[in-house]
Amino acid sequence: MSSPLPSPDDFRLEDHVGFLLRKAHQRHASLFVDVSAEHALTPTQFAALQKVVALGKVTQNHLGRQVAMDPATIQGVIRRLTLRGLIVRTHDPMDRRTAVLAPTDEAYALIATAVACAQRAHAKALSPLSPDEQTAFLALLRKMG
Amino acid sequence: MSSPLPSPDDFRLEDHVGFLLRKAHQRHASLFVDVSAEHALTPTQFAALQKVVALGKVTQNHLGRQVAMDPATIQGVIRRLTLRGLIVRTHDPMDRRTAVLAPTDEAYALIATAVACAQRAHAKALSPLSPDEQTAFLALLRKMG
DNA sequence: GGCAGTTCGTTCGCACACGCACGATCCAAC
DNA sequence: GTTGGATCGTGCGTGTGCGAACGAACTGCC
Repeated sequence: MSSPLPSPDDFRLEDHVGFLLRKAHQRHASLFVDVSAEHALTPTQFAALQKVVALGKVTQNHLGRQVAMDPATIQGVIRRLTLRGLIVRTHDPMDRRTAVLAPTDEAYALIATAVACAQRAHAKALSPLSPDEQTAFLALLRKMG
Repeated sequence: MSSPLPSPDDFRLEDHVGFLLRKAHQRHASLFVDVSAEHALTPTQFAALQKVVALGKVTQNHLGRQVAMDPATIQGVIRRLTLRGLIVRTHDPMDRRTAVLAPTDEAYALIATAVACAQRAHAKALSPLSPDEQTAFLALLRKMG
């Protein structure tokens, strides 16, 4: 009888990774949006835009893989960034399937501010943890895959 | 000049909590759905249903607070669970604003299986970490708010 | 050259997630 | 009693996320 026979009765939702990850993710997203009023980018849009600026010229699906968004998702994100004039879409004559993305001047103008906001959100989200705990937490989170 | 002046150029998206939390959360959700083919509940639906079963009778908004979903979100989740016959909605004659939720017999029949699935997803999601790391990670995650 | 398999981006449908505004109801204080 | 503030659930709009199916284009192999 050493096995703890998992009765549904003593199941505690609050101890499950899924639940805790959902809450932590929601909390960060909320902090990010609060802090980012000046540029009005969502965390997702920021991730995509930052990567486009860093890479200079990317294919849409390739960008999606870099920022962990599937093709259906990245499509909408890019559409919204394009509508805001932060990204231009061109085509590679060598491969007529692909959409080649590049940042606009507006994107370059915005990105420094946006990075600063992202770092504030990052710090706020981690603020319940001590510096050592923050380091440990980030390491474990990276290890999670 | 000891401050590390955060240039956008050496910004690393992969080191940011928001990005890592989004990825970890996505990964868990994906594992959960894989493992839960038999009952076809999403992680969110499972969380809500489990709480309703545990509490027996709850108000819709109160349930939302227990499982970290805002009123607009819980509304859709409850609607889908009601359509599947897992939850019944009644009204409290004492407070005509509230919707009182209760689990059906089908919910009781389903919940044991669902809890087992959730525990498998939990274990799989944490499997990249050693047992000690898992404990530490959960503790830090709880501390995050 | 031609065919098979792959990759690229799109669309549709569904499920979360939240801000906002709204009508209905309740409660406290007067 | 009425009135002001809080709470309850709903509706709408927008954004993220993914499975599935699709046409178009590319690649390899024969």
